[in-house]
Amino acid sequence: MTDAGPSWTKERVELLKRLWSDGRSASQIAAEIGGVSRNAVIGKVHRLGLAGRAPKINGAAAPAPGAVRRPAPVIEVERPSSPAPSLLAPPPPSLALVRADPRVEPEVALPVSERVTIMELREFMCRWPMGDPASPDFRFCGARSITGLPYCTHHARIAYQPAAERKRDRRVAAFR
DNA sequence: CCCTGATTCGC
DNA sequence: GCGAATCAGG
Repeated sequence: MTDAGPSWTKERVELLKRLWSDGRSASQIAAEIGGVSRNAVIGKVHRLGLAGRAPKINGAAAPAPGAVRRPAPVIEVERPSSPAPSLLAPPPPSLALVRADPRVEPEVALPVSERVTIMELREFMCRWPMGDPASPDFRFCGARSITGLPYCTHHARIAYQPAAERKRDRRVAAFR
C-alpha cells in the first residue's frame, strides 16, 4: 500500500480534538502530532468546527468577500479583583532580590516538581524565577498561578507584601 | 520579535 | 479537503 503520507486519519483527528479542547496551542499540537504545521492544525480545527471557543457575543464573524475583517469578538471574562489596596504595588521579583531574600532560598523545600523552562511556561503558570537566569538550570516555578496574578499562592505572598511586613524585611532589599 | 488564532485561496 | 500565505491581535 502506497501511503501517500500521514493525512488526517481518525486517530490524528481525535488527538487533535483532544489536544485542542485541552487548551494546547496550534503550534504545540502540530509539534506533538508531527508532520503538520500549525497552520495545518488551525485549518483542520476550523474545518472541524472546533475554532472559536467563545462565540458568545459574536455574530459578526461573517467577513464579506473582499471586505476588511472585523477586529475580533473579544470577550473579556476576568476581573478576580486585584490585591487589596492596603498592599504596596506589586513589585516584580527582582532576580537580585530573590537571591538575597533568605525566605526564598529554601528552593529544595518547595515543590520543585513543577519547575518549568521558559518554553514550557504558560499563562496560568507561576512566573517566579528560580535559579540563575544565566544557568541552563534556570526555571520558573510553574505551579498553578492565582487567577489574575502571575504567581502561585506561595510566591504571590512574597511578591505582594503588606507595607508593615515589607518594612520589617526592609533589610532584604538592602542590596540597593 | 515572539507568539496566538483567523481567514483566504490556489492546489 | 488541505495548508501556506497572509492577516490581525497580544
